[in-house]
Amino acid sequence: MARKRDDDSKTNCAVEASLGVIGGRWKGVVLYWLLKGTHRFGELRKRLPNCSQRMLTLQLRELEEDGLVKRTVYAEVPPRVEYELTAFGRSLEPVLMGLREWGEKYKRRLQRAA
Amino acid sequence: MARKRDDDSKTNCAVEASLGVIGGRWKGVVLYWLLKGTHRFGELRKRLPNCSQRMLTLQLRELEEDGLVKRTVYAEVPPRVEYELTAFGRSLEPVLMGLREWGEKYKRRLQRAA
DNA sequence: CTGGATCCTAGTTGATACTG
DNA sequence: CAGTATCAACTAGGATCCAG
Repeated sequence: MARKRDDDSKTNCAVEASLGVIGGRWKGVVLYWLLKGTHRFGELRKRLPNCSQRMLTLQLRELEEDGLVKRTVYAEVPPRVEYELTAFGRSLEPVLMGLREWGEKYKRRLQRAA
Repeated sequence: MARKRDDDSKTNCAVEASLGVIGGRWKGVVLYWLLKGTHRFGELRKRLPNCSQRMLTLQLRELEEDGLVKRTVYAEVPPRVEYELTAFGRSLEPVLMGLREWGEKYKRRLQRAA
């Protein structure tokens, strides 16, 4: 989804604001894994095999901008970069869990239909 | 956001599945209003002034396909079409409320930052 | 009134190659 | 390892016109 902050900020529906933040193609999953603990960039790549490196970088940068994720660069060789949730990011936990539960329901429904 | 059902169904993360369904640019808001009751097409248009007629139609069709929304056409002149949530659609209520609450928090945060 | 069909553009994404 | 740069391709979305 495109980020259209102007539109989002103009709207009076907070649901839209939330989806603007976590609605990106891969953000939900990234947040979901980070909820389980700190991850290095390469670890996240393994978690999201269908997400290109470029996209993962972009999505992480946006999450960082929104204050949900903290990025820590270690001055080592080879380089190491770790991502973790901020306190604000962790405040999304109940929402993400709700999404996950409903997603399970949805998937079960799809199976019955098939 | 683009709909990539194949990817979504392949993933084992249910969060992604949920966002695939409600993550569309306008779906969250549409669902939010339908939660408050049945709406005619024109009423929804007024609720979403920034959403073009075409987009609203497309998003409603997808929600209908996903079994969240029921579309009722009345054989009248002028035509009348009403949209309402299905039982399955209403099962999203707690999730949407969670999104709304978090969105409020996020917006307050933005204000403090500014 | 509620859309469907078509055309068109801007923005998004993937593939690939390169770098500190 | 963890990115950035660049280019090509795709697609979402707007505008407009038509129809039951």
